[in-house]
Amino acid sequence: MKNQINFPETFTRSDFFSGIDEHEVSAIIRSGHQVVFKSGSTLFRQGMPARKLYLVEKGRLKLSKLHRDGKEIIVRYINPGQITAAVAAFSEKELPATAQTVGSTEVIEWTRESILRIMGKYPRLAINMLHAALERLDDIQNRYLELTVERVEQRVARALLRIMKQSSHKTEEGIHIDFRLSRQNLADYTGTTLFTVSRILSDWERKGWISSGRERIAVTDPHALVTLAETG
Amino acid sequence: MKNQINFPETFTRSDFFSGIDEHEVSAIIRSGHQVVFKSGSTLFRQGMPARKLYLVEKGRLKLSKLHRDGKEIIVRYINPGQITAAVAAFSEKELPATAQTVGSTEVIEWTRESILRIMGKYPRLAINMLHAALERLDDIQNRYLELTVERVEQRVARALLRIMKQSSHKTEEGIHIDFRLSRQNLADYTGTTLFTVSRILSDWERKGWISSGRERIAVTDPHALVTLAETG
DNA sequence: TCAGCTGCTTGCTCCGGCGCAAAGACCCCC
DNA sequence: GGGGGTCTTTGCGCCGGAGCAAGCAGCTGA
Repeated sequence: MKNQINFPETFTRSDFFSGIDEHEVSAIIRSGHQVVFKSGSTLFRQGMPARKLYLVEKGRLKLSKLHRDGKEIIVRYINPGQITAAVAAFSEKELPATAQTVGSTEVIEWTRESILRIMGKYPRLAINMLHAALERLDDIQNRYLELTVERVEQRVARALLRIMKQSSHKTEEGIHIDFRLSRQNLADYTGTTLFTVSRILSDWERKGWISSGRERIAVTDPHALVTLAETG
Repeated sequence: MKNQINFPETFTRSDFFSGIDEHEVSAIIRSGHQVVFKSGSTLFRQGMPARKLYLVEKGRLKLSKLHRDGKEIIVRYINPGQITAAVAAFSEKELPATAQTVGSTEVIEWTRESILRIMGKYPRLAINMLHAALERLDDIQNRYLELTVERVEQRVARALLRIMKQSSHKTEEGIHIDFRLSRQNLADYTGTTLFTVSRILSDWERKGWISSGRERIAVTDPHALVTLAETG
């Protein structure tokens, strides 16, 4: 049975290269192509055929979807260590979203041919991609649930905490979001409007929970936000 | 390089067993366990540890998520040929949703050990599961977009068309949904309330677009619904 | 350094759709 | 075949949050 492979008992880590030897990882990376994009670049656009798989090394991607009437939503942010456009592994697929860099960003890209070759050599990669896809499915399903049953303020609190967990650093001012995040961005991410987000943040600032400025947010009282997110 | 496998150039079909020889498929099926559930049975519950992977053969599953405040949403329906609880392949995971049968339903279930064994033998299965996960990701992301930018009536039209495409048959009355589908179900699926769905369906019935009764809907003018879904 | 662009704030108005209540329809089972 | 439970309809009132307008603030680049 020449196609047989022994997988370990379980898979627990979620990283793209989980379960693959370090020197093999570097071989895989060398089979891709490293590219640096400046802030605001578009890596791919919704509706275009998917040709490449991307792994973010530094920086961040904003994955957004456009509705026919022009309204935009943010599907998620792709942080270092995460992949996107996995659908490129399958032919004749359109990209479901648009990816733009937020801040200067380094990625590694692989063509479909490379992906198929390395997946053939390391079947574990398909497992890792499956794991990542299931995690995102869980994430968006939870947000879908929140969108239907929770109030806007609660969703904004959750969103800010989520982003804070993934991309922030402590300063004397509080926990600072690592990238430029406008009121409009938060609105697009939580399914509301710029005006409503602005009113909510102003209110929180008055209460001393956050400190913010133009495209900049620092959380000074995360506990207050957690309480709001949990109890409504 | 004993672990090397040659994958074909591309993967186009989405079925769980796509790309696997027929007699090997029957071996895989024999390694699982066939179970018949009567209508309304609960296969698994949100929050429980994931232990088994399910493939629906006949009937249908309703995947739902419960919010802490008691409100429920329908994530999706799982139709024949589709799998669910793929997360069972990974240890220490909680199930993100609850699955209940809608009508008498036959499934095949595999334990984690079986899944790992057959995925080791047929790496193509991981690819197929990845494909399925990416399709669902696309589906829920589209619905997430719709939920934020579209009106309720438009979303109900889309939902009804979606369900119609997957599970309906023609009768002299129109295109009949194959299973019991209440106003409440449609509300849970579209992120609105029983009352609003009832008002919308009454309106459509007056216009002659549908014909409906208790837990029963038949579409008599699909084109009208498509127009509504497309143009808002 | 200042102009201009882009993002942010806030008052006001309006409305889609939620929630309740009460009655009606339908189905199933005893 | 009738009673009870469940699903559905519809009137009414209310309100969260969308949308608009007008002005303000802060960054950036020439």
